[in-house]
Amino acid sequence: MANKDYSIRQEQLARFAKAMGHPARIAILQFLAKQETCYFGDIHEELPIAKATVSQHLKELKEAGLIQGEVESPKVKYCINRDNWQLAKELFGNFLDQCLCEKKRCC
Amino acid sequence: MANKDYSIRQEQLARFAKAMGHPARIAILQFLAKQETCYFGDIHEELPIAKATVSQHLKELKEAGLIQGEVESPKVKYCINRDNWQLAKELFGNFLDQCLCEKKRCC
DNA sequence: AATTATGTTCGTATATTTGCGAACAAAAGA
DNA sequence: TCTTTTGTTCGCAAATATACGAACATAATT
Repeated sequence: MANKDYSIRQEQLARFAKAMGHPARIAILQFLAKQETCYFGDIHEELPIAKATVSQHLKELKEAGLIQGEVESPKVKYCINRDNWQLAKELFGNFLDQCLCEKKRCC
Repeated sequence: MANKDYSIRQEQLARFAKAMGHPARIAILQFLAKQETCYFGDIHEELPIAKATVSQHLKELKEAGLIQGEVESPKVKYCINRDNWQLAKELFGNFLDQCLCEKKRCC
């Protein structure tokens, strides 16, 4: 009889995906990915939303492990979390590559 | 002065990511990805949730364009949407690869 | 014409997400 | 010490998401 629980990898992948599931957070990640300097203010400037909302999105990305923050008073410097970014690459890569739909037809 | 709106690609990536942002939907996609036969009942059997909930998750995946369904009365056959799966691969691939964090240090 | 098998939709309850302004916190500068 | 700069947190409102059982729909079977 099958174990119907979700696997750790499925949970982790879903957690990353969920964190990426909002255009503002995609934009933030994309901005951080190609910057070296990455202060809150710079991020806020790029986005069409209030600073309280930006802060909230950053918090979610941090909790998902995709970014990290560092206080450089009075500013706060954010950046990609390298280890977890790498993990996300592997999880998404494997996930998206495991589809047989290019080889065999289902529908 | 910068255009603060989200790009089409960012919106699309977020839409895919959001659809993948739940372990049940990851499990469904993973199951479909490696199957040729893919009836609703088979999917439901794999998951620890009620059929009404499974149906709802399938609807979301369909609306996101990641899967498609086909009635084969009295069953319903689901499968990966090949074109959009390919698009997702490209979008996630480019997105995850554009990070400089392996080359330069930010934090 | 009933019955069965297979899924979907409806109605509902609860929880989470998204967004904002206002208030707050902390450290630097006047 | 008062002020300024920079972000975070709080409190709230509105919208979405998650989950389920019950009711419904549809076509095949008896």
